[in-house]
Amino acid sequence: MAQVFNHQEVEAKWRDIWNEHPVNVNDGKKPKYYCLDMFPYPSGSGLHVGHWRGYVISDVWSRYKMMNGSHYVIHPMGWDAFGLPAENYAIKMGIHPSVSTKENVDNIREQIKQIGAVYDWDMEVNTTDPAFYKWTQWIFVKMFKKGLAYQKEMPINWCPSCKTGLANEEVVNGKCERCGAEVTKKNLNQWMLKITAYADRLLEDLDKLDWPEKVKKMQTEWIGRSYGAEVNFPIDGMDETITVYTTRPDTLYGATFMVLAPEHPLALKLATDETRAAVEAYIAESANKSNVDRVQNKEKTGVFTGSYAINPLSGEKTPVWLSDYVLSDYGTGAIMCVPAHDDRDFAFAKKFGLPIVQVIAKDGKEIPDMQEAYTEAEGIVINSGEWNGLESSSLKMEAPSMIEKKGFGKKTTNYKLRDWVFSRQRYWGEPIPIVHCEKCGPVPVPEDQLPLLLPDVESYQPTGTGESPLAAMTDWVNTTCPCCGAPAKRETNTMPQWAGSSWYFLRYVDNHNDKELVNREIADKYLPVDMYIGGVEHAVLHLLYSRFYTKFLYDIGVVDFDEPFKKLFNQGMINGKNGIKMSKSKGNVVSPDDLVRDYGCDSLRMYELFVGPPEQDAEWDDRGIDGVYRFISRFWTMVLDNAEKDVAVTPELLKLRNQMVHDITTRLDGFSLNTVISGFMEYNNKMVELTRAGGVDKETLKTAVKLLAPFAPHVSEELWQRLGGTDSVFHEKWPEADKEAMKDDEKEVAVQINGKVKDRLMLPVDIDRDEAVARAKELLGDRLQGTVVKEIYVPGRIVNIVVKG
RNA sequence: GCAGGAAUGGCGGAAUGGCAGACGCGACAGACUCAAAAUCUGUUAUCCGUGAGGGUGUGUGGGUUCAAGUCCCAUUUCCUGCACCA
Repeated sequence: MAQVFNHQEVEAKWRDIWNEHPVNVNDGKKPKYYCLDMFPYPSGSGLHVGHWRGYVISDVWSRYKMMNGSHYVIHPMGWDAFGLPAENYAIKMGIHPSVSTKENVDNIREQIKQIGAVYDWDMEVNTTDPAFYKWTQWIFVKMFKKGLAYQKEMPINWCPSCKTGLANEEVVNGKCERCGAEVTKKNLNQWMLKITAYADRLLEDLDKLDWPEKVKKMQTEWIGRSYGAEVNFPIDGMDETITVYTTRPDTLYGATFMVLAPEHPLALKLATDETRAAVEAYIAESANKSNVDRVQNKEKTGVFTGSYAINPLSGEKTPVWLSDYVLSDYGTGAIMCVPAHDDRDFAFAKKFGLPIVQVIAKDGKEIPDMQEAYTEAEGIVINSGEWNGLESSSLKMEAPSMIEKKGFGKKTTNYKLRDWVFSRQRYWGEPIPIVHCEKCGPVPVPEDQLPLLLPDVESYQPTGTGESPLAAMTDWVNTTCPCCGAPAKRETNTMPQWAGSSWYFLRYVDNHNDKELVNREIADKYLPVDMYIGGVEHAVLHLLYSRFYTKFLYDIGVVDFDEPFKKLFNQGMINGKNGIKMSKSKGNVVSPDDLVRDYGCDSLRMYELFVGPPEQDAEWDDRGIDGVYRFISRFWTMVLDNAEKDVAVTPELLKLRNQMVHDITTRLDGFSLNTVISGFMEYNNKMVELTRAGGVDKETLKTAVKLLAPFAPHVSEELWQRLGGTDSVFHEKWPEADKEAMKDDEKEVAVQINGKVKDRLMLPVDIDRDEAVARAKELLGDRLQGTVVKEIYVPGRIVNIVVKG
């Protein structure tokens, strides 16, 4: 009599054995496979079932890779532990963020261990560890020395609730990505990283990545490269020129007015005595508008400067206006307006009664009374002097060089991507390793003096003034210049949370090295990441920053590759009832702890996958876990019942075994993990049936256990052992399907008349077409009426007789 | 506004153009039990019919095809991303 399945016993036993004898060992000969999770932020609320899902997916994949191809799998875990939540919690509770962070890390590490994953805890990293952030600072110093880190005083995105500056990427719909507060502008002297210097490479190298198209597209749009021309418009009666950027130089003759951003340096200068008051008022009004007002209120506003610019091609005088629909930090902050062929210019022209001149014919014609802009670059050029008659789409391509030749402009490329605002006015982050000296300017802390430790402060309370809490630490701030020795002050801003996460994946493989970020030989051997698994919410933030860092480290010779993550998989989110995101405040967080206790880790692992396609969001429902628990129990009983019987293999069993291997492997390779689980259930149902009929042979049982191992590792190890295995099941080779043995001799074929199923028929798979049709007709008999016009036979599937009358 | 994606039983979901609803949850019935739980067996898209059987069905309307959840056109709703980038 087989033993009753007891998940607690089995799982406890194998946890101990694996601790003693890890299954994923590096013998130095096996090929490596680096399977990485996006490392978690150790928050105080711990893990919920949604976090589990990603970790289960990556563990299943890691274990599969161990068996299939016998890889040594690099599967590490670490902590992205600097940042605001820890700091805010510390302020609230009056404890140091390093204390609460350590507690949270210890707590979540235990929770992660419940997953039963093959994480190599010797590789663990923590971004707040000085031995780690030494290298985060070192990268900054290297960037500074290459001119990629620079200071700039400019109006930046400011979150009034987090009391810190934000990068463009951290502003979502005009709101703070983290807390949702409306972002305002603040003039601050900031450290910037010149990510724009890498714009072309970041864009073009997307081609070599095996990433979801969606993410590549988001990055492409975020970088936002466009081709066009800069054109110079002299100001009538003034020794000034307005340079505009346009992607549509083919419409240059249609430019009937100009618009400058209110922040444009010439804005006030162009005002005349009559317009000065209105211009000043408009500039002041725009300065006070929040991002959200500017973006969401699309009703055009503007003011005429009183000056005119001269169209360099037509010689026409065009009025110059100010309007906040022109962005000061894109292109030149000034545009030529072609209302006939641009929606926004059209709206502006209509509102302020400015002329509209059509320069591209639509369907070969001029539109008599334009009601909306014609924005396609398709058509013959009209009203454009010597350009008349040209095809506008080809003129669009040629115009930039024509303009360049004529000497009033040049060909240009523009990007939506902006440099990265890198300083934060908060405490819990890496100090920026710079010393400000009156004589030498900003001087990096010498590399051999890194890490520059984050000092303890009395208050981490954000000041809100644009100064970091570190500024109050005069002992720490006052230092000497590493260059000339004169008294100097330390930079008091810290780095954003993204700094450590931009390169942590390089450190796992050599995490104790205090001489180098990563040893080059080790890096060459184990990097880059082969598979990266995490949520899609980092599509542009973390994933763009990491690519930038990696390219920089490649350029300075630290690593030999310029893309960090070869393949990316975004798992869907798990939500609470009615698709509501799980959160502590909503009270709908489902903790894995109780489920692990009641059903076992293996059941929860399988259920996490069974809830739906891994890339799709899913609504959590506890009840479904019963289904996988029942499956595991039944599988357990089935295997042990048969194990005692010593059943001889039959062609039928051989077929089942090979079909199972083929089905499971195909689905697993296609990352269709939910149907892998249903596949196991189906094959188990068949084997349970066969157990009653005569039994299942040992080799088939062993094969099933091997296939199940990545999904339910504890149960599989136990069953493997009971089937006579002496070593871990994970040291077995992944089974291969014998294509011949899995073939059916006969298949059930549907017999249709005019596409409607009338009956079914067992037919040999190699039957002749005519014979199959004849057998079908014979079966149909009287039911077949009228004239047969067509006979279709799809082997193994269908016979369709098409009749008429 | 623009760009992507999605829409299938009571629920989660499955279907290389070839028998829609695999697998699971739930529900119902039965077995076991003093009883319940657990377990096991069976039924479970829907309408008509006692039955055999027949009709209808993958958001909506059209089309291609012997055959459409799947391809094409139009349309609605929902989700995601971007949002004055000239």
